[in-house]
Amino acid sequence: MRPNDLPEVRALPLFRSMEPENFSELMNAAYLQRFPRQVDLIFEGEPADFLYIVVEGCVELFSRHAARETTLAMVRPVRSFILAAVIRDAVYLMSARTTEVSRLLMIPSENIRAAFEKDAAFARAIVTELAVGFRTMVKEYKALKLRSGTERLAARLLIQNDAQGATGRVVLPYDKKTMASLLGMTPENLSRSFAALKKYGVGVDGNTIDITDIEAVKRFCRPSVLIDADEDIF
Amino acid sequence: MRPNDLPEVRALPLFRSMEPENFSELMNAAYLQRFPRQVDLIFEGEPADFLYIVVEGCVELFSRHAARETTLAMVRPVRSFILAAVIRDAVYLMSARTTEVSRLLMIPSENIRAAFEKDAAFARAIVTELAVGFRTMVKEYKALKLRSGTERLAARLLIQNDAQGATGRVVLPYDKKTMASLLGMTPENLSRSFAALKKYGVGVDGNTIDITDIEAVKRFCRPSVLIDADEDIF
DNA sequence: AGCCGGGCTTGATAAAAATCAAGAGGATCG
DNA sequence: CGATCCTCTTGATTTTTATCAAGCCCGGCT
Repeated sequence: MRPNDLPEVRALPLFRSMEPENFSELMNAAYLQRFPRQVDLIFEGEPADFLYIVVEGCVELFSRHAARETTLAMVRPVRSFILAAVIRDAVYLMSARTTEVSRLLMIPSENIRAAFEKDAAFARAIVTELAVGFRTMVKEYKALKLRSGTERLAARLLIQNDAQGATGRVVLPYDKKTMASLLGMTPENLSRSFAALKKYGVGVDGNTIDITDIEAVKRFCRPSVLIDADEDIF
Repeated sequence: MRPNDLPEVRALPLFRSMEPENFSELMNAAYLQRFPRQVDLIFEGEPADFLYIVVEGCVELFSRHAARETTLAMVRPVRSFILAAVIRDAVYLMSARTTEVSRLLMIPSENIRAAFEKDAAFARAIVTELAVGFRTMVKEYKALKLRSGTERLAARLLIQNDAQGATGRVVLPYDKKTMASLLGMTPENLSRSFAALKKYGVGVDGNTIDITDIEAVKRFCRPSVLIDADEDIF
């Protein structure tokens, strides 16, 4: 583990308020590993041996069932994934693979659970992380049940627009195939959804999107903090 | 609060291992209240003032967005709901209403959070509850993205069958309108889905369902512990 | 340069789901 | 008892989404 990565991991909400000695202990048990792109990290159904933290790169969480596959989430630095499986000492519910060259911190599950028992501040942080994760999941679920594909796309564009400075110009963070799967549609329909948003002032050029009439897009997809807002983890 | 309800609440995984004095303190701050059926309990968007526990009856968690409404979960005794909002001191993401005459235990959020700080066993129980909730949500989300409506119905029938003693005869726990909303489809399509399952040996008579060929239904919907299994909370 | 191959789009068609409409059967209530 | 409401089902139709097929464009490679 490079010394300059440590502060970043330490700064994570999950670890920030841990006792220093407990944190070092955890880090001593951890591995920092480099992975090429498109490497399968975990398979759903396997026991949760490690908690993963994306230090650099990007990880896709996905699931397969009967010849179908869907992307459940994309994880960017610096965030952890599959905490719930580790805590429960259960089987992973999602598979994971890198989509770029990535560096991942892997902390053995037993060490996480031991630290959880020992360190009250860490336990609190885990509670927060899980509550946030749960609420994020509820929002995704609501979006899928309450909005059409095109509406989900529009809402996501508005979120990205805010995240990227509200300039009206958005650069898509993933390729369109991944976007489509994340939004619960086929790549073909993502194209058609973009085409359908043209009449609300949405222009597409490669992976940069221009939104000329934010209000029109809002009227179309009716963004709501009860579906769209990111949970503030702090 | 009736004295004979207390042991049941105390037996909940959430409260089971709490310190006795912390538990009594929590219960002293709590209200046990009777509600008629079809009473709105909470609205999504409101601050989370109480943690609710269904002592008797049944509560529907649902959400509305732009003229659409969907059922997110049904809560039966004895279980809590909206823990994540309470923990995060945030706004409810789901609305709730009784579907039967119900008795609900309402514990003020501040007391929950105070007990969480004070009682390590309670904190651990909350972590488990949240992790279970998260994983349950992930499964619902996966089911919606990876299966067709008819497949979701078939899978749910198999779960109910197991829960009701694996006799091949299932009594639906809710009316079909609610089942449809829970499964993410219209009541009309639920009817048609039942009709479509006839060729796999599924017979419908009112709210009792007979499954003559379990294996055929399994071949059709491919049940999986990674989507269908209930999380064991113990 | 020429030749793939992948990512994306577009069109045609099929499948899945929603909507609209009507009616049967049951429960409730005056 | 009849009137009415509600749930559920079924049929017809529309809308939405997926699938199949083809082609474009661009980047990488030989």
